[in-house]
Amino acid sequence: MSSKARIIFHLDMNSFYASVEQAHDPSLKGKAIAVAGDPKQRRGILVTCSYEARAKGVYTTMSVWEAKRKCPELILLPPNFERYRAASKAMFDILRSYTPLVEPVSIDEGYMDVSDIEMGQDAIAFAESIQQRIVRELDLPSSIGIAPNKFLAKTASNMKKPMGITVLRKREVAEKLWPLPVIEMHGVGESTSKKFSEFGIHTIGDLANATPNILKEKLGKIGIRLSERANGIDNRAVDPEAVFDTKSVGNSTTLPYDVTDVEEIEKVLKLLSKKVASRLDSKNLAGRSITIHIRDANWKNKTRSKTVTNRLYKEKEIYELASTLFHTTWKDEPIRLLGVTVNNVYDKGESVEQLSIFNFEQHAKEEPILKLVEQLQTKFGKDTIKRGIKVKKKASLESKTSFSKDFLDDH
DNA sequence: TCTGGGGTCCTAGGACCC
DNA sequence: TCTGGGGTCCTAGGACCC
Repeated sequence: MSSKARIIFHLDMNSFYASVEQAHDPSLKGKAIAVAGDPKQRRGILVTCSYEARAKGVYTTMSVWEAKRKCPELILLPPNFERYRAASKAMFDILRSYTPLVEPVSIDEGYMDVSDIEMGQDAIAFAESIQQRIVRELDLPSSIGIAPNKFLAKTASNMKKPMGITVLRKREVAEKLWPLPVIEMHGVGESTSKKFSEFGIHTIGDLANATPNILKEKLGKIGIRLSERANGIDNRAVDPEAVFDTKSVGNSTTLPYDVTDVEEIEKVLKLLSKKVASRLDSKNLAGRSITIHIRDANWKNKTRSKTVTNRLYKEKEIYELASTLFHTTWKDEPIRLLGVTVNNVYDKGESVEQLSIFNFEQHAKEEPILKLVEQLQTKFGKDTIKRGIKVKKKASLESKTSFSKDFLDDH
């Protein structure tokens, strides 16, 4: 299986939100600026900051209070997500003008598979022309990593900022990656690196040369995967469709102070449910389950979830479930954060027919089906009728699958 | 330095089925 | 009455990323 080596670009916008603000208001250029939440709402952390601010020891996730202390002239801006989304779309449109094989990863970064592009020049010059075009048309800086796979491209784009272009070949992995501390690796955080150090893995090289069986035993699937990456192996394809594959939609908020008042909590749950419902609606999504998230004053997190038979997208239903879940677990402790998420979401589609089948259990509660169910249960036992319902549910899912397949074929 | 808000993926145990 | 192994779904929690 010796297919042609791939050429993958990873493009990463440099301090994206801050750069968008500077492009929007050029008088901010060359100054220490940061985008941050409202400090009075105790959401005072920096979301991004300019390189000028970084030079003063300011960094992302630092509290506003601390940042101001380090850099008194720091200009603070409230986030303007609409502006960032617009800039992001324009950036991805530029990337897609070269190839449809563009996979957005987040608002400010994405992969391109450029293996089949006739560059008429080398890959570095090609990357440079993309980078320059983003500067010319959007006035925004970026870094590009060039490599034979996603992991190496991502690692490469991180090596030179701002406005870097870095090639990372597989044969350079031992020389350039292995000496680095293992926590530098994408996918390794504080917790995993601590675990690693317990059995003598400190550098990426240590990881690359560790026995796979031991990694599997200590870290499961993740251990194996990280070991492959440390050896420069990553076969994941660039998937332009991945971005449409939403799995959950949620909203959460840190409260202005730790709350114990039920009415206040209900108000927040209602507001969060409303936001979630409206976002589901704008994406035409519905979900099968709901999760609430509670964080107490000591940062202890609790989640409670429930899977339901009917499709979940209405504000009222989301709120009622959220509220019920909340009260099954809350014991009067002060609350710092509340969150509501709808999971297992899928495209709502349009078929009314499917809805009625999917809601079979719901309908079964009503007359006269209830009577029928009771009769069948006394006759054949509880399990029989349960199984009957399950078969029906499966059938509806299959018809849903074939529906979406046809839909794809037609377009 | 007391630490936002949006997500994804993985694990582990229990229920239930075949 | 005691016994097995494989599979899926659900729930709670944790790690990680931007």
